[in-house]
Amino acid sequence: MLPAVKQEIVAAIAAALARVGALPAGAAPAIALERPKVAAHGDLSCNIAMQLARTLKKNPRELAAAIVADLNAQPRGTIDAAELAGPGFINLRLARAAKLRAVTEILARGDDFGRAAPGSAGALMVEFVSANPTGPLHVGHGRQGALGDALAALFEARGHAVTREFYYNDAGAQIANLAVSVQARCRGLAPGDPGWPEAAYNGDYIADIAADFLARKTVRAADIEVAASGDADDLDSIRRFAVAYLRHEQDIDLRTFGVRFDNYYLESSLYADGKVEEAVAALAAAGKTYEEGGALWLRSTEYGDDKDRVMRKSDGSYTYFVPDVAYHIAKWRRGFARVVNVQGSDHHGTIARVRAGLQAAGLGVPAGYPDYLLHKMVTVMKGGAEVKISKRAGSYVTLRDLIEMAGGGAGAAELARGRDAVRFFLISRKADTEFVFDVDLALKTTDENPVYYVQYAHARIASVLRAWDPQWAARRGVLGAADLSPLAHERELALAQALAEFPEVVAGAARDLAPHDLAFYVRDIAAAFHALYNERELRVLAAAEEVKMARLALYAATAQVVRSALAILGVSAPEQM
RNA sequence: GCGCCCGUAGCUCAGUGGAUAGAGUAUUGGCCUCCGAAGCCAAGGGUCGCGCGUUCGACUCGCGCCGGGCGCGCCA
Repeated sequence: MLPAVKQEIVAAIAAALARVGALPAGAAPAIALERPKVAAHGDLSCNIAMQLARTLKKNPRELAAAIVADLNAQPRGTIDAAELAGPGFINLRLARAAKLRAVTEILARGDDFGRAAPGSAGALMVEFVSANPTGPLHVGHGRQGALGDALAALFEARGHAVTREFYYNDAGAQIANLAVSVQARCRGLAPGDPGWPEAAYNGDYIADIAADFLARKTVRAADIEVAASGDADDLDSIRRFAVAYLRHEQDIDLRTFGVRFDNYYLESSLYADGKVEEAVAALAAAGKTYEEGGALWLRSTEYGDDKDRVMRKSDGSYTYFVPDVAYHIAKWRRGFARVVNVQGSDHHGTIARVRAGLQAAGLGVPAGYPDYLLHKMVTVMKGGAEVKISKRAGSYVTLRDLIEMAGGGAGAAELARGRDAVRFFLISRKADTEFVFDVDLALKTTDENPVYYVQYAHARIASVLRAWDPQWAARRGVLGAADLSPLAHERELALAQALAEFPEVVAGAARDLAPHDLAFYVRDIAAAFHALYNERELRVLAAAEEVKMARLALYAATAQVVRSALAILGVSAPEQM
């Protein structure tokens, strides 16, 4: 229900508690309201009597009976009736006007409905995808892109100024590996040949990079431009070219997927700017390091880690987690009091390490910093068998493949359709459950993707509104002023009540780092709409004028909520399909 | 072996400690002279992995098992 309606009801119950002498001294009770699963149990249910019975040492049913009697003795307002049920539930029926209030508010606030004022909450960063530039983005990155972008949009809806950031590990051993792989291809070698590097990446795309490098092409990524020297002996040039090439490829796929980043942060810059050395110095100055076996260690066990960690290897280079700590110190210093990192659950072991490093540095970073949203990997099934995701073997389904397959082609319209289907599908699962993505099924039955069910509801509404007035968008004010009292059918009231929950759903999904809640919610809205639409007696255009206007208002409000929810999920809301 | 996560309908998955555990899909049967049938209505389908606890009340919380995933590098 609308926050305003909820406040009124909670206040009414609190007043009733006071009148029947059920308020315990001191602590104010938290009055929780929930929606019963069974319609016969009313619109709302409150278990406060059972909660209080314990501390008051009273019979919960008797207490509830007193509260019910008191509520029913009050003048009719938001609450139409109260009744006692079960072991002490207080079931409430809402006045029709209270159920319909959301429709008016939605039409008045438009895109702002359910959203907090921009800037009303603090600056926040969501870091996600952060794929190594050693190959194309795969399905797992797609899950992360869909999750991270939706999460960022949820925070924006809650009033945060959100920075979407992509961290590039462009300085480690895997990059050296990439360079060696491309170099081998430049020399005409292929996987399996004598002299082919042991740990090389075997995918065909490596050969493509080599060909462009030898052809002295120039590649451009988000903020860099690299010209190939064409010299197969120049490993440094190969490395820079290959990284830029793959960043470029990833950029294209991300754009196709509708995911944009505000900032790309390069691991190499942490070395160049001296931030890695700074972090090491801070840890050493705090007395949290020691030398052993020619290596420098961090006493991370003092901060909950399983074992102490090597920071600087005996060969003088740093382990990956040192720049990681330096990076998070930089995030904190950049003013992000809250950071959420979206990562695959295979990296969960690093969480304790990074947090320990931040604590040990003694810079005043809070203990739980940063937050993590971990997700399980996607198992891709193709032809009845699992496709193992392996960059080295080069055998995996890329994000781009998936978008093209789901959309039925590589044209702009097909890509847009594929993007909607894949994003909605990937967001429709709780992050920490694994799920099986059957490529053949996605290819064969694209129309069964729930996204079309939701989009279809939006297109249907638009169709009716167009039939009413081709210029309907300009007449939203008329609909917003409509008298809603003709809306009395059970399905109409159910839909209106579901629409009223949008602000709470957004707030809950942001709080719980659970974008899938919003996907399920908007599906439910579409279901409530389709059910109503199919009731012959609820047809709109043929109804009497007052009835027609009230129903059009409900339709327009439904379209608004569907559009707002899909926008957060990064999915389009077409007016025609 | 230790740590984290998961186990719910044939399959894919929802389920802030509440009442009779839900949806999609698949199967079966209905609904277009009427605003978009990419839709609606209905039926069948369950030992919520197993056991013991906490609670007025457990799919939900705790402990122990069983099964699966991931992590336990001077790799990232």
